Amino acid sequence: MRVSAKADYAVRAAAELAAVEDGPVKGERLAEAQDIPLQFLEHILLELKHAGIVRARRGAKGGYWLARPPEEITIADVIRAVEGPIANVQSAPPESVHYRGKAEHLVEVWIAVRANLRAVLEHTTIADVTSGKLPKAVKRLAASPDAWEHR
Amino acid sequence: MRVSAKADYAVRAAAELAAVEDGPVKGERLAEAQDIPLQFLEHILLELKHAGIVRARRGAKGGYWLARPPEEITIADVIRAVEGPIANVQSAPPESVHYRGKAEHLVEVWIAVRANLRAVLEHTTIADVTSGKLPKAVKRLAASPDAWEHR
DNA sequence: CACGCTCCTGACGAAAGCAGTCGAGAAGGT
DNA sequence: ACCTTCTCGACTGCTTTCGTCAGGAGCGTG
Repeated sequence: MRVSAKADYAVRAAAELAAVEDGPVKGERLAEAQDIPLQFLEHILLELKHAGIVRARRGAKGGYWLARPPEEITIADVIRAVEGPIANVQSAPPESVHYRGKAEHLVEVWIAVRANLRAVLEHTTIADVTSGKLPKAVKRLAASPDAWEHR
Repeated sequence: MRVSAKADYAVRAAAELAAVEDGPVKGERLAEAQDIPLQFLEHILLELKHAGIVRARRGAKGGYWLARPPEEITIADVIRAVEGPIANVQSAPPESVHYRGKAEHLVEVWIAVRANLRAVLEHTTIADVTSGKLPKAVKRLAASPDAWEHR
Protein backbone atom coordinates (compact mmCIF):
# COMPACT_ATOMS: atom_id res chain seq x y z
CA MET A 1 0.00 0.00 0.00
CA ARG A 2 2.85 2.34 -0.58
CA VAL A 3 4.33 4.10 -3.54
CA SER A 4 8.06 3.43 -3.72
CA ALA A 5 10.60 6.11 -4.49
CA LYS A 6 11.20 4.41 -7.79
CA ALA A 7 7.57 4.58 -8.89
CA ASP A 8 7.26 8.16 -7.72
CA TYR A 9 10.42 9.16 -9.60
CA ALA A 10 9.29 7.34 -12.73
CA VAL A 11 5.99 9.16 -12.91
CA ARG A 12 7.60 12.51 -12.20
CA ALA A 13 10.22 11.99 -14.88
CA ALA A 14 7.53 10.99 -17.37
CA ALA A 15 5.50 14.08 -16.48
CA GLU A 16 8.54 16.25 -17.06
CA LEU A 17 9.21 14.58 -20.40
CA ALA A 18 5.62 15.13 -21.47
CA ALA A 19 6.02 18.86 -21.02
CA VAL A 20 8.82 19.08 -23.57
CA GLU A 21 7.65 18.95 -27.13
CA ASP A 22 10.93 19.30 -29.03
CA GLY A 23 13.83 16.92 -29.11
CA PRO A 24 15.48 14.67 -26.52
CA VAL A 25 15.95 15.73 -22.90
CA LYS A 26 19.13 14.85 -21.01
CA GLY A 27 18.87 12.70 -17.93
CA GLU A 28 20.72 15.37 -16.03
CA ARG A 29 18.08 17.96 -16.80
CA LEU A 30 15.30 15.64 -15.67
CA ALA A 31 17.18 14.87 -12.50
CA GLU A 32 17.57 18.54 -11.70
CA ALA A 33 14.02 19.48 -12.59
CA GLN A 34 12.59 16.84 -10.26
CA ASP A 35 15.42 16.63 -7.74
CA ILE A 36 16.15 12.96 -8.30
CA PRO A 37 19.61 11.34 -7.92
CA LEU A 38 20.92 11.18 -11.47
CA GLN A 39 22.34 7.67 -11.52
CA PHE A 40 19.27 6.20 -9.92
CA LEU A 41 17.10 8.04 -12.40
CA GLU A 42 19.01 6.62 -15.35
CA HIS A 43 18.31 3.09 -14.13
CA ILE A 44 14.64 3.98 -13.98
CA LEU A 45 14.64 5.53 -17.43
CA LEU A 46 16.27 2.40 -18.74
CA GLU A 47 13.43 0.31 -17.36
CA LEU A 48 10.92 2.68 -18.89
CA LYS A 49 12.75 2.27 -22.16
CA HIS A 50 12.60 -1.52 -21.96
CA ALA A 51 8.88 -1.25 -21.33
CA GLY A 52 8.50 0.82 -24.48
CA ILE A 53 7.34 3.95 -22.69
CA VAL A 54 10.42 6.03 -23.35
CA ARG A 55 12.95 6.16 -26.14
CA ALA A 56 16.53 7.37 -25.96
CA ARG A 57 19.52 8.37 -28.02
CA ARG A 58 23.11 8.64 -26.82
CA GLY A 59 25.81 11.09 -27.63
CA ALA A 60 25.78 14.85 -27.95
CA LYS A 61 22.23 16.06 -28.52
CA GLY A 62 21.06 12.76 -27.06
CA GLY A 63 18.54 12.24 -24.29
CA TYR A 64 15.13 10.76 -23.58
CA TRP A 65 11.65 11.31 -24.98
CA LEU A 66 8.28 9.62 -24.70
CA ALA A 67 7.66 6.81 -27.16
CA ARG A 68 3.95 7.61 -27.36
CA PRO A 69 1.83 10.72 -26.90
CA PRO A 70 1.43 11.40 -23.16
CA GLU A 71 -2.36 11.14 -23.45
CA GLU A 72 -1.89 7.45 -24.20
CA ILE A 73 0.39 6.65 -21.27
CA THR A 74 -1.33 5.99 -17.97
CA ILE A 75 0.22 6.18 -14.53
CA ALA A 76 -0.51 2.47 -14.21
CA ASP A 77 1.66 1.82 -17.27
CA VAL A 78 4.57 3.65 -15.72
CA ILE A 79 4.25 2.02 -12.32
CA ARG A 80 3.96 -1.46 -13.81
CA ALA A 81 7.08 -0.82 -15.86
CA VAL A 82 9.21 -0.20 -12.78
CA GLU A 83 7.42 -2.15 -10.05
CA GLY A 84 5.52 -4.96 -11.67
CA PRO A 85 1.94 -5.74 -10.67
CA ILE A 86 0.11 -2.97 -8.88
CA ALA A 87 -1.67 -4.89 -6.15
CA ASN A 88 -0.46 -8.08 -4.52
CA VAL A 89 -1.32 -9.99 -1.41
CA GLN A 90 1.72 -11.77 -0.03
CA SER A 91 3.59 -11.33 -3.35
CA ALA A 92 0.88 -13.13 -5.30
CA PRO A 93 -1.94 -11.71 -7.39
CA PRO A 94 -5.16 -11.53 -5.35
CA GLU A 95 -7.17 -13.73 -7.71
CA SER A 96 -4.75 -16.60 -7.11
CA VAL A 97 -4.90 -16.75 -3.32
CA HIS A 98 -7.06 -19.37 -1.72
CA TYR A 99 -8.70 -18.85 1.64
CA ARG A 100 -10.33 -21.36 3.93
CA GLY A 101 -12.71 -21.17 6.85
CA LYS A 102 -14.34 -17.88 7.65
CA ALA A 103 -11.94 -15.87 5.50
CA GLU A 104 -13.26 -17.17 2.21
CA HIS A 105 -14.83 -13.91 1.14
CA LEU A 106 -11.70 -11.92 1.83
CA VAL A 107 -10.51 -12.52 -1.70
CA GLU A 108 -13.40 -10.42 -3.01
CA VAL A 109 -12.29 -7.57 -0.80
CA TRP A 110 -8.76 -7.63 -2.21
CA ILE A 111 -10.14 -7.77 -5.73
CA ALA A 112 -12.29 -4.74 -4.99
CA VAL A 113 -9.27 -2.93 -3.58
CA ARG A 114 -7.31 -3.60 -6.72
CA ALA A 115 -10.21 -2.55 -8.92
CA ASN A 116 -10.45 0.76 -7.09
CA LEU A 117 -6.71 1.33 -7.38
CA ARG A 118 -6.90 0.66 -11.09
CA ALA A 119 -9.87 2.98 -11.43
CA VAL A 120 -7.56 5.85 -10.57
CA LEU A 121 -4.24 4.71 -12.01
CA GLU A 122 -5.45 3.37 -15.34
CA HIS A 123 -7.56 6.40 -16.13
CA THR A 124 -5.11 9.11 -15.27
CA THR A 125 -2.57 9.79 -18.00
CA ILE A 126 0.79 11.47 -17.93
CA ALA A 127 -0.74 14.29 -19.95
CA ASP A 128 -3.39 14.74 -17.25
CA VAL A 129 -0.67 15.17 -14.65
CA THR A 130 1.38 17.73 -16.55
CA SER A 131 -1.67 19.74 -17.52
CA GLY A 132 -3.38 19.44 -14.15
CA LYS A 133 -6.58 18.42 -15.92
CA LEU A 134 -7.24 15.20 -14.06
CA PRO A 135 -10.21 12.98 -14.91
CA LYS A 136 -13.44 14.12 -13.31
CA ALA A 137 -13.71 11.07 -11.04
CA VAL A 138 -10.17 11.61 -9.75
CA LYS A 139 -10.75 15.32 -9.21
CA ARG A 140 -13.86 14.48 -7.23
CA LEU A 141 -11.99 12.06 -5.00
CA ALA A 142 -9.21 14.55 -4.37
CA ALA A 143 -11.67 17.39 -3.74
CA SER A 144 -13.16 15.87 -0.60
CA PRO A 145 -11.57 17.50 2.45
CA ASP A 146 -11.33 14.30 4.45
CA ALA A 147 -9.42 12.59 1.67
CA TRP A 148 -6.62 14.89 2.85
CA GLU A 149 -6.89 13.81 6.46
CA HIS A 150 -4.22 11.65 7.93
CA ARG A 151 -5.68 8.87 10.12
CA MET B 1 0.51 -1.42 -3.14
CA ARG B 2 0.72 -4.81 -1.54
CA VAL B 3 -0.94 -6.51 1.38
CA SER B 4 1.70 -7.97 3.69
CA ALA B 5 1.44 -11.43 5.20
CA LYS B 6 0.94 -9.78 8.55
CA ALA B 7 -2.05 -7.73 7.44
CA ASP B 8 -3.56 -10.70 5.67
CA TYR B 9 -3.13 -12.92 8.73
CA ALA B 10 -4.57 -10.26 11.02
CA VAL B 11 -7.76 -9.89 9.02
CA ARG B 12 -8.18 -13.63 8.68
CA ALA B 13 -7.71 -14.17 12.40
CA ALA B 14 -10.24 -11.45 13.15
CA ALA B 15 -12.72 -13.01 10.74
CA GLU B 16 -12.29 -16.34 12.44
CA LEU B 17 -12.79 -14.75 15.85
CA ALA B 18 -15.96 -13.04 14.67
CA ALA B 19 -17.49 -16.39 13.82
CA VAL B 20 -17.24 -17.65 17.39
CA GLU B 21 -19.87 -16.23 19.68
CA ASP B 22 -19.06 -17.97 22.95
CA GLY B 23 -15.96 -17.61 25.05
CA PRO B 24 -12.26 -17.18 24.25
CA VAL B 25 -10.54 -18.95 21.37
CA LYS B 26 -7.01 -20.31 21.74
CA GLY B 27 -4.29 -18.97 19.47
CA GLU B 28 -3.52 -22.51 18.42
CA ARG B 29 -7.04 -23.02 17.14
CA LEU B 30 -6.93 -19.80 15.13
CA ALA B 31 -3.56 -20.78 13.72
CA GLU B 32 -4.88 -24.13 12.57
CA ALA B 33 -8.11 -22.80 11.17
CA GLN B 34 -6.32 -20.29 9.00
CA ASP B 35 -3.01 -22.09 8.52
CA ILE B 36 -0.86 -19.38 10.08
CA PRO B 37 2.43 -20.03 11.94
CA LEU B 38 1.40 -19.99 15.60
CA GLN B 39 4.18 -17.90 17.08
CA PHE B 40 3.93 -15.29 14.38
CA LEU B 41 0.18 -15.15 14.88
CA GLU B 42 0.55 -14.52 18.59
CA HIS B 43 2.70 -11.48 17.87
CA ILE B 44 -0.01 -10.22 15.59
CA LEU B 45 -2.77 -10.86 18.10
CA LEU B 46 -0.75 -8.96 20.65
CA GLU B 47 -0.67 -5.95 18.37
CA LEU B 48 -4.39 -6.24 17.81
CA LYS B 49 -4.82 -6.32 21.54
CA HIS B 50 -2.73 -3.18 22.02
CA ALA B 51 -4.88 -1.48 19.41
CA GLY B 52 -7.99 -2.39 21.39
CA ILE B 53 -9.43 -4.62 18.71
CA VAL B 54 -8.99 -7.89 20.53
CA ARG B 55 -9.00 -8.92 24.17
CA ALA B 56 -7.33 -11.90 25.76
CA ARG B 57 -7.10 -13.99 28.88
CA ARG B 58 -4.34 -16.40 29.83
CA GLY B 59 -4.42 -19.75 31.51
CA ALA B 60 -6.69 -22.71 31.08
CA LYS B 61 -9.90 -21.64 29.35
CA GLY B 62 -8.02 -18.59 28.13
CA GLY B 63 -7.79 -17.28 24.58
CA TYR B 64 -8.74 -14.33 22.42
CA TRP B 65 -12.00 -12.61 21.56
CA LEU B 66 -13.05 -9.44 19.80
CA ALA B 67 -13.26 -6.37 21.99
CA ARG B 68 -16.14 -4.92 19.97
CA PRO B 69 -18.93 -6.38 17.86
CA PRO B 70 -17.50 -7.37 14.48
CA GLU B 71 -19.92 -5.02 12.68
CA GLU B 72 -18.01 -2.14 14.24
CA ILE B 73 -14.53 -3.26 13.23
CA THR B 74 -13.44 -2.37 9.73
CA ILE B 75 -10.67 -4.00 7.74
CA ALA B 76 -8.93 -0.64 7.77
CA ASP B 77 -8.89 -0.73 11.60
CA VAL B 78 -7.18 -4.11 11.56
CA ILE B 79 -4.62 -3.20 8.91
CA ARG B 80 -3.74 0.06 10.62
CA ALA B 81 -3.24 -1.80 13.88
CA VAL B 82 -0.54 -4.02 12.42
CA GLU B 83 0.91 -1.93 9.59
CA GLY B 84 0.36 1.72 10.40
CA PRO B 85 -0.93 4.12 7.76
CA ILE B 86 -2.59 2.52 4.78
CA ALA B 87 -1.17 4.58 1.93
CA ASN B 88 2.22 6.22 1.82
CA VAL B 89 4.42 7.67 -0.85
CA GLN B 90 8.09 7.22 0.01
CA SER B 91 7.25 6.47 3.66
CA ALA B 92 5.42 9.77 4.10
CA PRO B 93 1.71 10.52 3.99
CA PRO B 94 0.68 11.75 0.54
CA GLU B 95 -0.67 15.06 1.77
CA SER B 96 2.76 16.01 3.11
CA VAL B 97 4.83 15.49 -0.04
CA HIS B 98 5.76 18.53 -2.05
CA TYR B 99 6.28 18.37 -5.80
CA ARG B 100 7.88 20.86 -8.13
CA GLY B 101 7.86 21.46 -11.84
CA LYS B 102 5.45 19.52 -13.98
CA ALA B 103 4.71 16.97 -11.27
CA GLU B 104 2.77 19.38 -9.06
CA HIS B 105 -0.59 17.76 -9.63
CA LEU B 106 0.67 14.30 -8.85
CA VAL B 107 -0.17 14.80 -5.20
CA GLU B 108 -3.87 14.90 -6.08
CA VAL B 109 -3.52 11.56 -7.80
CA TRP B 110 -2.01 9.95 -4.71
CA ILE B 111 -4.74 11.47 -2.56
CA ALA B 112 -7.36 10.03 -4.89
CA VAL B 113 -5.68 6.64 -4.72
CA ARG B 114 -5.78 6.69 -0.95
CA ALA B 115 -9.39 7.83 -0.94
CA ASN B 116 -10.36 4.93 -3.15
CA LEU B 117 -8.46 2.46 -0.99
CA ARG B 118 -10.26 3.79 2.06
CA ALA B 119 -13.58 3.58 0.28
CA VAL B 120 -13.24 -0.18 0.32
CA LEU B 121 -11.29 -0.81 3.52
CA GLU B 122 -13.15 1.55 5.83
CA HIS B 123 -16.58 0.38 4.75
CA THR B 124 -16.05 -3.34 4.89
CA THR B 125 -16.31 -4.78 8.37
CA ILE B 126 -15.06 -8.03 9.82
CA ALA B 127 -18.69 -9.13 10.13
CA ASP B 128 -19.12 -8.52 6.39
CA VAL B 129 -16.21 -10.84 5.66
CA THR B 130 -17.36 -13.71 7.86
CA SER B 131 -20.93 -13.51 6.61
CA GLY B 132 -19.99 -12.91 2.98
CA LYS B 133 -22.44 -10.02 2.86
CA LEU B 134 -20.07 -7.38 1.60
CA PRO B 135 -21.18 -3.77 1.09
CA LYS B 136 -22.97 -3.19 -2.21
CA ALA B 137 -20.23 -0.97 -3.62
CA VAL B 138 -17.59 -3.59 -2.85
CA LYS B 139 -19.69 -6.40 -4.31
CA ARG B 140 -20.13 -4.37 -7.46
CA LEU B 141 -16.38 -3.83 -7.80
CA ALA B 142 -15.65 -7.51 -7.27
CA ALA B 143 -18.41 -8.58 -9.65
CA SER B 144 -16.82 -7.11 -12.75
CA PRO B 145 -15.03 -9.85 -14.65
CA ASP B 146 -12.05 -7.75 -15.57
CA ALA B 147 -11.41 -6.89 -11.94
CA TRP B 148 -10.26 -10.51 -11.82
CA GLU B 149 -7.86 -10.15 -14.70
CA HIS B 150 -4.18 -10.12 -14.07
CA ARG B 151 -2.40 -7.46 -16.14
C1' DC C 1 -0.60 -23.74 46.86
C1' DA C 2 1.36 -26.24 43.11
C1' DC C 3 0.75 -27.17 38.56
C1' DG C 4 -0.53 -26.87 33.85
C1' DC C 5 -2.28 -24.02 30.53
C1' DT C 6 -2.19 -19.99 27.67
C1' DC C 7 -0.92 -15.55 26.63
C1' DC C 8 3.05 -11.89 26.78
C1' DT C 9 7.42 -10.07 25.42
C1' DG C 10 11.94 -9.25 23.86
C1' DA C 11 15.77 -11.02 21.30
C1' DC C 12 17.46 -13.05 17.48
C1' DG C 13 18.11 -14.27 12.48
C1' DA C 14 17.79 -15.25 7.52
C1' DA C 15 16.29 -13.41 3.34
C1' DA C 16 14.59 -10.11 0.41
C1' DG C 17 13.71 -5.49 -1.09
C1' DC C 18 14.88 -0.56 -1.36
C1' DA C 19 17.59 3.28 -2.59
C1' DG C 20 21.03 4.34 -4.28
C1' DT C 21 26.55 4.47 -6.06
C1' DC C 22 30.44 3.08 -9.06
C1' DG C 23 32.81 2.13 -13.05
C1' DA C 24 33.44 0.55 -17.56
C1' DG C 25 31.62 0.38 -22.07
C1' DA C 26 28.88 1.43 -26.36
C1' DA C 27 26.76 4.58 -29.49
C1' DG C 28 26.14 9.15 -31.40
C1' DG C 29 27.54 13.87 -32.96
C1' DT C 30 31.06 17.16 -34.63
C1' DA D 1 39.73 11.81 -32.64
C1' DC D 2 37.03 13.33 -29.06
C1' DC D 3 33.50 14.59 -26.14
C1' DT D 4 28.88 13.63 -24.86
C1' DT D 5 25.28 10.84 -23.27
C1' DC D 6 23.00 6.60 -22.56
C1' DT D 7 23.66 1.37 -21.12
C1' DC D 8 24.33 -2.07 -17.87
C1' DG D 9 26.03 -5.08 -14.40
C1' DA D 10 28.06 -5.22 -9.88
C1' DC D 11 28.16 -3.74 -5.40
C1' DT D 12 26.88 -1.57 -0.88
C1' DG D 13 24.39 -0.32 3.22
C1' DC D 14 20.04 -0.07 5.29
C1' DT D 15 15.46 -1.42 6.41
C1' DT D 16 11.52 -4.46 6.29
C1' DT D 17 9.48 -8.84 6.23
C1' DC D 18 8.56 -13.12 8.04
C1' DG D 19 9.33 -15.66 10.91
C1' DT D 20 11.67 -18.75 15.41
C1' DC D 21 13.18 -19.25 20.29
C1' DA D 22 13.26 -18.95 25.10
C1' DG D 23 11.69 -17.36 29.12
C1' DG D 24 8.18 -15.17 32.06
C1' DA D 25 3.68 -13.69 33.88
C1' DG D 26 -1.09 -14.33 34.87
C1' DC D 27 -5.18 -17.47 35.30
C1' DG D 28 -7.89 -21.61 36.75
C1' DT D 29 -8.22 -26.11 38.88
C1' DG D 30 -7.41 -30.04 42.02
